[in-house]
Amino acid sequence: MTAPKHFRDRVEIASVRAETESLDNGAAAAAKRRVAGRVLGRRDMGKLVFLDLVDRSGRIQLLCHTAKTGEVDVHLGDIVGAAGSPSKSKRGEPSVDVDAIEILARIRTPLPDTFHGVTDTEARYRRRYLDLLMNEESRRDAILRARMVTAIRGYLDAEGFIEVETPILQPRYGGGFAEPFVTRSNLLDQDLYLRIADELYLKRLIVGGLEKVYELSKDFRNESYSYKHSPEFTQVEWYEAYADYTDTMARCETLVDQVARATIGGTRTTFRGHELDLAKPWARVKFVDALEEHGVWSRDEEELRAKLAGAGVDISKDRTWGQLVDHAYAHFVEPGLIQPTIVYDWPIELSPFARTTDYDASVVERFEAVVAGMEFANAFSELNDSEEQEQRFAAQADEREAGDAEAEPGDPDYVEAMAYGMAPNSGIGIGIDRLAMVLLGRDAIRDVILFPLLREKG
RNA sequence: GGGCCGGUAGCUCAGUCGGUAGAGCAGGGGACUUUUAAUCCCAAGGUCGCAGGUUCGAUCCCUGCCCGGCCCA
Repeated sequence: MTAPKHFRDRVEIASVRAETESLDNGAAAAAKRRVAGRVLGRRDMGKLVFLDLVDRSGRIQLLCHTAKTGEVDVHLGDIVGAAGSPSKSKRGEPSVDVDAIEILARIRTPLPDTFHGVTDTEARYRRRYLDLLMNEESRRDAILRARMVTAIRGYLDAEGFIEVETPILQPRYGGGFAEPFVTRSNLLDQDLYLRIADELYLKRLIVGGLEKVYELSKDFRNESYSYKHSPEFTQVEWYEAYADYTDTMARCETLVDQVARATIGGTRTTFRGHELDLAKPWARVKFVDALEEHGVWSRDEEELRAKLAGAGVDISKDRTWGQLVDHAYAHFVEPGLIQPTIVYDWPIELSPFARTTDYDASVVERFEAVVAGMEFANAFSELNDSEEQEQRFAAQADEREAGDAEAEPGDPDYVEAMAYGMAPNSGIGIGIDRLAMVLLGRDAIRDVILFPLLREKG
């Protein structure tokens, strides 16, 4: 006998469960319902067999009287379909009083311990399917992440943004400070890079007149894992013509506020031991003021070096003023920003794509959004003057020369595009994985990535 | 990259002052008409991460390596 190829007209278990609510203990409704899912519990009384059936929506008990159903040849982990009436057991457990049950897919490898599930971290990452099928919390997280992404799309679509797709394989990489993955095209006989950001292509679309664009993208950075870093991660980036970074601040707050409500029903969450409230508006602090507060701000490289060394920071690997100030920010400021905070107006050295402020040519209109000491968004008033962009790339080349391997490599083709005229615009990148971590209260980025990259098991 | 912790049955874990290992659940066989981590009986299940070393003897002690976690850089 071959296994069935379909089981039609099924309803979700949660809806059948709801139907049982008004029933008395031991009673069954007249209605007939079809449910399907995986058997994760079996209590065999001989002529009466209790099964626990689980689908994406929930769990319900199946009452199988063998007089009606025949022998219940069902093992833990089998995928079955059952037809019967919503009912309550004598003890009041929501159930389906089964008329007929059929095996839709047989389990061949025994299920893990149905009480403890799979708890070994490595096993959960390597065999996520087991984690998902055993652990309701893992299923919930996967579903909520999807709901979060849907809410992000919904917001941007409703605001008139166009979702676009730009290259993952790029002849040049750029738009962030990171080491790329390098690959090779046989056709072109040249090296290609997996994108580290979408920025430069999306802004070409601003030149092209698409005005408001966004992309939900997998980006790749050839670096090690941490609780907030994954070599393969997801961002949403958007760019909006005729807007500056203050407009983008407001959008970022609004989007996160709305997305949180759509995903977890509110703006409060617990993440890494912190009680957080993502409701807008968020705190704002100027980059320079924040560093000054900790006594680690100076425009002079040697003075800054001395201040950091005096504060006990290991600055032996910092070759440039830019690296020093970045280190100072990461060490003294970022970890202390717990509630959502917008850190704005950054040094020009750290921001080759942002326009300068009106009050200081060495400071640019850039902000990062931080929560629980973790950056989750980065935005600018985008530089739209091709000649200035060329100079910024040159300055980055100097940084690179001075020993900063992650400095922007430059992109003449992008400069050429900008020379055709780019509307003033502002853009942002928001870390989807990090936002998911915060909303779901998961402490590690690997807990919100279904199949995190791991070393091959030896 | 550094420090600490871990890897024993399919899963969750125990254990061996160094003498070739146990439990619960799952899987196999059987009993049971209201259970819900059901219960009861029977049988079975292992390269103790890998490789060396010490030893009469190593899963246990030592060294190296592999894989993972946490913290730090």
